[in-house]
Amino acid sequence: MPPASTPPPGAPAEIAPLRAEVLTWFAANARDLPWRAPDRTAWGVLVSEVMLQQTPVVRVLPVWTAWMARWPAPSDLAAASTADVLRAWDRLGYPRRALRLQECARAVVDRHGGAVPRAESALLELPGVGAYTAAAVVAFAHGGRSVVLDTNVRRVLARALGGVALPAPSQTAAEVRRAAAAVPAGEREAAAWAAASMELGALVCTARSPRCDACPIAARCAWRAAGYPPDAHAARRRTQAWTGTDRQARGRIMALLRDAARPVPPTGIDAVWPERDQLRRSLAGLVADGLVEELRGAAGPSGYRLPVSPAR
DNA sequence: AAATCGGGGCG
DNA sequence: CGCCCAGATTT
Repeated sequence: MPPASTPPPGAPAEIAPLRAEVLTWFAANARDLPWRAPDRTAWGVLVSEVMLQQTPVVRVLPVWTAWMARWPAPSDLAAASTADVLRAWDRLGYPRRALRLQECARAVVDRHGGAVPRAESALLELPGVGAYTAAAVVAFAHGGRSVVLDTNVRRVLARALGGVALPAPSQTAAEVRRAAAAVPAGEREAAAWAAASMELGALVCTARSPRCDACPIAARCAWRAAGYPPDAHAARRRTQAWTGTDRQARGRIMALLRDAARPVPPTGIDAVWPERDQLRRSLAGLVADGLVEELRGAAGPSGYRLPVSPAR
């Protein structure tokens, strides 16, 4: 096992100048995001990463700001009412992330004394933290070396190194190896590369209409050199259905309960969705997920509300 | 490996 | 109206 300062084996020789161009570009073009500010905390970075899982930056910004003002430390979120947490999550989507974030706060308090761990292995043990988020926290919260491979970096590497329009629908082992080989040896440089390569994907090397005229590595881009061949996986990508799905029904119910000041009776739930069987299935799913609390009366459910107390 | 899980904004 | 967004978890 080589020390962390040893360059990864198999790094192509052309990666170094490419990285240098991206890092220079980043120094002049990085967005001024609050979770990157000098006064950021490791917990604030972790919170931002969870919120940013499948949710665009512009929608996370106001929620993150209010969230961190209200619950600045893991211990604050751990002690909060889950109903308050779900309301503050608002419409970021995938509200189970909010539950896991609160569970994560408790785990940080219980296992790590309230300090976000530095070890990637410890981060991976936290609820709601997967490979990407663990690597991101290592790099962005602690300035450490990790392989940060999100949708942006995947696309940048697929184009610049792979010569294809878009990466495969799901991440491949070869992709991870290529990304690992591109990470600089030093901790500081690796963290900077993670931020810079992500930012390039977010601002220039975008999925829709890449701004190749503004790209610092256009001259080194394999996709450009190949004449911008179209996406080979295009036919196999299918958009996730939304209208009429359980997910939409769940969203309706959550929106109703977020706005309700008191428990909503079953008839109130019925009013938000036309098909009763689907509604009941969706509601049962929310209860099973811990996102909704069912109040029992003498003759069945009497009402529904967001969980008041932490479900410990 | 595939399915599930929100919601909104933009071309 | 399709597509995409700093993915994780479960099956």
